[in-house]
Amino acid sequence: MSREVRVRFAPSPTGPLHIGGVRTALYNYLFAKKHQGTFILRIEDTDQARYVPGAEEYIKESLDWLGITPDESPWNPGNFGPYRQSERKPDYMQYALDLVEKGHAYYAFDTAEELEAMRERLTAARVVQPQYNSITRTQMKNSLTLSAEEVKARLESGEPYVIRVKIPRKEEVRLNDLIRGWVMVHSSTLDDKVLMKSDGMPTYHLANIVDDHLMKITHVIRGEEWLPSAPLHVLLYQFFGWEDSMPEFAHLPLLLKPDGNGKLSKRDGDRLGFPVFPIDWNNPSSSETAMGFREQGYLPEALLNFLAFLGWNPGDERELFTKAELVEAFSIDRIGKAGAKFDIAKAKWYNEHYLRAKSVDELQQFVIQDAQKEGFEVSEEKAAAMVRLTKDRVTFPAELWQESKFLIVTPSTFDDQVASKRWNADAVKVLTHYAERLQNHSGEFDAETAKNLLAASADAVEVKLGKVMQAVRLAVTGAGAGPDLMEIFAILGVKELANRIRFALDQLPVNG
RNA sequence: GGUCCGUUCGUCUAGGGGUUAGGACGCAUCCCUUUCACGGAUGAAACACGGGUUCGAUUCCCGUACGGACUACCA
Repeated sequence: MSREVRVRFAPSPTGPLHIGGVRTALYNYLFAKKHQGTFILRIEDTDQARYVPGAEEYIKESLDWLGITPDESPWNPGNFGPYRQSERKPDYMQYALDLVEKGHAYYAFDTAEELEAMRERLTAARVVQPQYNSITRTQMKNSLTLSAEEVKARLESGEPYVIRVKIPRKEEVRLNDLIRGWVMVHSSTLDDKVLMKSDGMPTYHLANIVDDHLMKITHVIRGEEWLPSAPLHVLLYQFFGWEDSMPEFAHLPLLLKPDGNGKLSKRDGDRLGFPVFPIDWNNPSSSETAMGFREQGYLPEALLNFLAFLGWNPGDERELFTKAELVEAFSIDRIGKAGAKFDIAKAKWYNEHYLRAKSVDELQQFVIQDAQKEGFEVSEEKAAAMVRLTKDRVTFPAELWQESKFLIVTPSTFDDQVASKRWNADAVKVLTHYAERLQNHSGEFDAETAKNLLAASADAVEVKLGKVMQAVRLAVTGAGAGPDLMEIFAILGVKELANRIRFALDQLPVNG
């Protein structure tokens, strides 16, 4: 029985999408595309209290940025809508009622206080698992303990109620996870989870199963945090009589803190100085901004490649994959079982790789825009030259401008350390001579010419060029290290170069 | 606490009953280079522990330790 592959990514809009969620979306996407299937985005907004405005748009923008575009979503509906669970609200009750009719679920009228009292009582009695289950439900207020008349009366009076699943007392629940193999759980360790809340909304468990069934989902690829409730979901499929079309499950290993142990959190990012969200998130209630990979200068193709390899590998030694290549190579059975620590150094390496792979044309825009932000107009030609000079030395696009802005902004200060070490009488002699030569120079001035002239100056004053190179660099750029000096000279041009040298000669005291 | 999941270099991982346990990031050294990077080369660096099974276990089994997730009218 091979059905058309349909997978879904089902986040709840309670805040910014965590990078782990992005990876889950990615794996779903890759799996769908690999099998010419459909990738669906479904918004699980059944918890009204936790709904955060803007979170949905954030999810959309994040996925768009990375090119993990859903084939069906609230913004691009297919034939299985709506794609927001809040909009599917009217449908869930009938399914819950169906379960009640079949004897797999029941009404419960217990108040929050009564539930709390029950848990306290059980804890005091040292019951290992204080939960609403096959044993404790006999002492609670529900349609299993109350008479039919009373249940009817309570329902008709409008008393709040929930619908709970009736977990069988003794049953072995088996589930064949695509990543972990057979997982077996005894039903006695499960509790009678709420299916319908008193506000008329379904819980995750009900909505998830109903929607996956209705949307003809074939594979549920989600985070490992769902593994403990997967047996409940299997049971639900059985209760509904949907075993035949039950999707396959694949529970992904978690993303862990880079140091120490535990799940990767926003705090880790703040503490260690790297993002854990795909794009910037402006918290509407605190007006704080959580940094995103995009704004920090990570390229989407780099983040994608990095994320794909956190828990998956193709089985050979290739590590550089475009999105299309990932689709081609992806398979669930090559996903690892153990959690992966988040190592930002590797992400940076990927970024460098993809940055270098970009053409000068693509990159020069970054320079032009960054310069503009600081009030400088840089021509395309100049920006291209600046990119050529720096692209092999930086990690992020923003560094392109930072590392080459000295070409636009004449240095007014000079690195003290380098000055005290390298600035000497020989340097002054060479530079003085060179400045004069430059003034008289006419015609082409390229790197080659610049170098020949400089070498001639050194010769003329009988100084070894190598001895004064760093001082020359200091005079022109203000720093002791940087890109190829002669290329810099060529870009600067004779006039600006001569000016800078004279300025340095004027500013720096001669010692030695 | 209980249930479930996991454990190969610092990190991401390959591998699998007999291997010099492979690659990548990072790190170190060297080469290239009139600097710093890039690039190239080399190197240090791992099978959590204890029992089995076996001629042989890092690999299979069982325990232990450690780690993680879950344990809501949250997802």
